[in-house]
Amino acid sequence: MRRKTIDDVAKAAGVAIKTVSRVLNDEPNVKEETRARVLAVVKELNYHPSLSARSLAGNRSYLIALVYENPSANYIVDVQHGAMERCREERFQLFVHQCSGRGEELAREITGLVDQTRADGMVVTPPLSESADLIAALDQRSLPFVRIAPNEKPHRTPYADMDDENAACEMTEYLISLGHRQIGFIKGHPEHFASGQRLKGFRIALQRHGIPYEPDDVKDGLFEFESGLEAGRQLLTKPKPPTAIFASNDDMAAGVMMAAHEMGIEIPRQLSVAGFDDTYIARAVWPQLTTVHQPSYDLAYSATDLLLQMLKSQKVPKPVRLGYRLVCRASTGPR
Amino acid sequence: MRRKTIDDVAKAAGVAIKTVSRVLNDEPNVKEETRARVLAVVKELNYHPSLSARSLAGNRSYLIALVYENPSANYIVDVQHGAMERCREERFQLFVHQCSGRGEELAREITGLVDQTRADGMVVTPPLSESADLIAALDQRSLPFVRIAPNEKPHRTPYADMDDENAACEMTEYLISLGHRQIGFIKGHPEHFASGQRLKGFRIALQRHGIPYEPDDVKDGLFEFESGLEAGRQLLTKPKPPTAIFASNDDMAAGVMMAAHEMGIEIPRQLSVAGFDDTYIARAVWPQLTTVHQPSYDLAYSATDLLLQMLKSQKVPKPVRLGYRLVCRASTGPR
DNA sequence: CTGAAAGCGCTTACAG
DNA sequence: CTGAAAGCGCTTACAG
Repeated sequence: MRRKTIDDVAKAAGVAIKTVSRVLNDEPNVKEETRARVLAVVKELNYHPSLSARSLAGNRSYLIALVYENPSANYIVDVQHGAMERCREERFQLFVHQCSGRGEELAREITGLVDQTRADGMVVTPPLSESADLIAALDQRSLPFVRIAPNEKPHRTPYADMDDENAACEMTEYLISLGHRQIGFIKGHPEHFASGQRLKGFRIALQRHGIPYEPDDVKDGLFEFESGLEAGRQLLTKPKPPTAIFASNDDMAAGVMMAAHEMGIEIPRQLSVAGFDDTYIARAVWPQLTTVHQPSYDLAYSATDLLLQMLKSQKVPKPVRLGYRLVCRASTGPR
Repeated sequence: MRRKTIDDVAKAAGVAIKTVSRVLNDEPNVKEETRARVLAVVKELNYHPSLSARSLAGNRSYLIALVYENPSANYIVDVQHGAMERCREERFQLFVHQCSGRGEELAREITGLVDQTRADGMVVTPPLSESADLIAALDQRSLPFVRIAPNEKPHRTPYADMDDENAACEMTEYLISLGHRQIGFIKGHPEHFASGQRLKGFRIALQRHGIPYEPDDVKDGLFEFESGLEAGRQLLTKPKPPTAIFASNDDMAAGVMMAAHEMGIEIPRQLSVAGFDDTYIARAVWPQLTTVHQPSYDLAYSATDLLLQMLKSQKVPKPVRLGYRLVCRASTGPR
């Protein structure tokens, strides 16, 4: 069975193909009656326009690329689904790409991707959204793109983010409200912008409550389970260990919990542990983790929405900031 | 800067566009010298053929759809990357789609997807690969597709899978070799084919070693953390609880571990726990989980390879069975 | 408000 | 081994 074409629809509706095209693309200047007739025929024939033909004739691909680099599976799946959903609503296609290179090689990789797919736009996730090389390459191609949680805010492109600093501050204040006065902190990956923000929020909360900042209670981390385990061991073997530990993400918080289990330290009776992100693992550790809910799905949905707005109007929409919320579970308790 | 077209290449190489096309598509009947010259020009001009034009003229989309339904993020990300990698090698594009419907609605959803994207083929992951409605719909469209870990083997299409039964049998024998004689088992989702296979392997191992099958030590599960927690609580509060528990996947094994932690049961001293899949969580629980490594990436890579073979040769390649391996970590020990 | 013509950048079918 | 012509199914640019 041959696929229906725009000609079939035009013939059946008794109009020119240009009119069908107008209806399908929501263009003005079609009599309401004509529009209804065409739409009826489209439905009856189960007609779907050919993406290839539209792309070729219209000189655009109706394709959006989502690029990322090795973040956690739980995070990226949420992001994918948020972006997909928004694309689907607009009959755009989403194409996901995991980057492998770094620096200039990364720029080449992305450039090649754009050349081959002819994507109309790109959604860039952290930490790629902080790569100067990548941003420069996209700028040079003048490809419309949008960033999720970027570091440098001012730019010709919009972005979607959340307030990492305030979120970390609130979580710290929650721990303080439980009576904790010596709180350990595990930093995120040094190349991620959010890492600095979260540390800043932590420090602000301490300062606000007159608690001195103790550098020895702050350890480096890489956003990965192992680094949390290692940092947790360091903190918990100190002569005077903290009574609470706030890790910059859930994976590292899970590592801290393992370190505590190893040493027979009870959570939350002897130690409170808090994370950040509210990914799947937060509910799959014992006890379940107190954490900050990061709206990954919504961030991606909103970012994709901004991109589609740009593509449609040629204007640059305003950036979007989304809310977070503290999720208090069983890993934290009174001192 | 205008994009390079096949005409630019043809002109620069002093040949007809048809010759350029032959070279780019690896068609025969081109003098080696001509081929080299064309290739040089392609490189020099940084020419990339337009997917839209190829698709429109060739009546194919060079697009493969990967469909799945809500499996764990860690699993699906591995699968995505395996399929992507193989597609990239062949200059095909991968388009991922998360299904939401079930039964006939699912069939409609997929049919609509195929109509809109014009995908040349489809990679179907479990449990969708077991949906009779879906398979029937694809058959009706005569769309080439390939299944990962399907239940019904004989079909016009090939598949890639692993030996779940033997893997589960081996893991059970490992527990037996540690001295365990009363082993609890948590079943997977009843609608997943692999669930039955894993239970079967468990039973075979018991039988082989003369251990009676005790229905009361076998609990239902849904492949989710919560169901593992619940089943674990049931098993561990029995008057005579098992000394080892084998959960049909890692998420449920993590649930069992939480149940044990709740009750102050030490792992592996008082209880051994084993999982299945070797996803990220297996290394993020304490103690780290003994499990079966399922080659998700390779399964997807191989399945996609089979599909591409089909598309090229119009023949149906043989199914592929991949190996697994036991990963012995710290959650299991001698009785 | 509507339509006829040209053309997007390739592949197919055919000729030599 | 190579090429000239037609055509894939749409949109753009223009005319009325």
